[in-house]
Amino acid sequence: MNKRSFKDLLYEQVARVGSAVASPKRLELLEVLAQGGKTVEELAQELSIDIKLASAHLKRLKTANLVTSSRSGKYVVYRLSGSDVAALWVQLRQVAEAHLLELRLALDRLVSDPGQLTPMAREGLLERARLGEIIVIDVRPTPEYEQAHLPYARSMPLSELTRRIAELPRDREIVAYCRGPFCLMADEAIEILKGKGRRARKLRDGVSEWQAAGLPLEFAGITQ
Amino acid sequence: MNKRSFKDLLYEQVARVGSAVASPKRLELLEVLAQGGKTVEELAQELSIDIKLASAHLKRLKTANLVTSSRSGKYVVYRLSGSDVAALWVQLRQVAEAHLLELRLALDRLVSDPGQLTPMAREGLLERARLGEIIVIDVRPTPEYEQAHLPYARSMPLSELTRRIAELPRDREIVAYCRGPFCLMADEAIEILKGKGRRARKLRDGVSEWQAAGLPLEFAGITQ
DNA sequence: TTTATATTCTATTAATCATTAGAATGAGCG
DNA sequence: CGCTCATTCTAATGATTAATAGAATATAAA
Repeated sequence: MNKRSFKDLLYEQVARVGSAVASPKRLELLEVLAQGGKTVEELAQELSIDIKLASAHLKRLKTANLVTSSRSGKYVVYRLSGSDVAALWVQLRQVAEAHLLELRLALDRLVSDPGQLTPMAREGLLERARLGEIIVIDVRPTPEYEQAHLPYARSMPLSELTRRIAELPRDREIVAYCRGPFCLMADEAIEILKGKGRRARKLRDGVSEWQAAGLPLEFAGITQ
Repeated sequence: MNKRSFKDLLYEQVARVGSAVASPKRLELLEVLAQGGKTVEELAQELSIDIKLASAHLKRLKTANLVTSSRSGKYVVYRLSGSDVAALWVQLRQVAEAHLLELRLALDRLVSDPGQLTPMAREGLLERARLGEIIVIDVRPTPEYEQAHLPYARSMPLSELTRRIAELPRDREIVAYCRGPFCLMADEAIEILKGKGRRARKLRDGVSEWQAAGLPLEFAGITQ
């Protein structure tokens, strides 16, 4: 075979993965799926799109072998086909953040709150959480917490926060995280907590970022 | 602003980077540029495409801020705008290799030669090269070697190999590398070397893969 | 000035894509 | 069986894309 057409073949294959991550909706699907398996219905609802459209996007992701699907009763559950896919999403987002001015500006609007924890704070976080100096809460829905969460984090879904706020000690600073920098759940949680007079900060990381940084996660109560 | 439209904005920005890497030609451009700065003419020649088409693709990469350009006399030199862009290319290729059957099959045709060095061999390579047990040659064009190369590697461009083959000791095994797994220069070099009765193997890595693995490189003679 | 390099403009062709919608189909549950 | 979830088919719209080509233009070197 010709050397040129062989090369074309190779790059074309990689471009299939590139095409798969060239759509905003599919990227959002990947991020949500990085939190654990979800049904088509849940995904469509999360993205505020039609089920048929979600199905079409998922099909493209499946064609690129970035996700897998399996049937569970009436539902079809989609999952990332590997942790490297989550790592790809994180890397892609980091490059975009580093090189796209518009994205930085949009994110700055989020980070304008100086109470946010920067990625620098990662190292000390574990130790302070272990010592109980801070309370780390995971504000994602319970199934996502059960799939994987940060060490020493307790589950406190955003939807239950207002009701269960008394469970959180008044004298400790609270650090909230969710799915990652693009997820707004932790921001909402901070707002609620501060509204009740608590000291609260956001951790920018989600489990994907945490894992991509080589830090340990907990699965179903077991640190790994 | 609406929470949904704000999210759409964020993912859209990342998708701009995704779109930039959704084309085979642009991916090849990124890989070549990962070896160092190149002029538009060189790039067009390398990819066997029209200068105008190369210019158009480079413009898209520039819009996504993945490359930068600067004028040098009559020429315009393009460069990657950061090492994270090279890392993105490596990650993208790794995901594609892991998840796309066709790509694995195509690559297997290359690796069918059992004399190839697997990525596993990375660790021992440096030590063996340091001790002089093996001779590591960089078969890329000289400017790329000068930009950055593996420690203990000597420059031996493919175009000069046949003429300069006598410089290589007969009693030592030779390990050749080029731009990475998709680059065929090292394969050609192995063929030439074996044709002359030398023991020769290919290292799958290029400088991007080496760097992405956290291993040291040499720049203009200085190990870093 | 001429020449070489690189980009831009214009235009065309052909292809792919996202989105929405209606209707039909399958798969499993009760 | 009826019901729900998910996919498929069809179709239409509008947008974007890659590739190619001719002509014009800007930049800088000789």
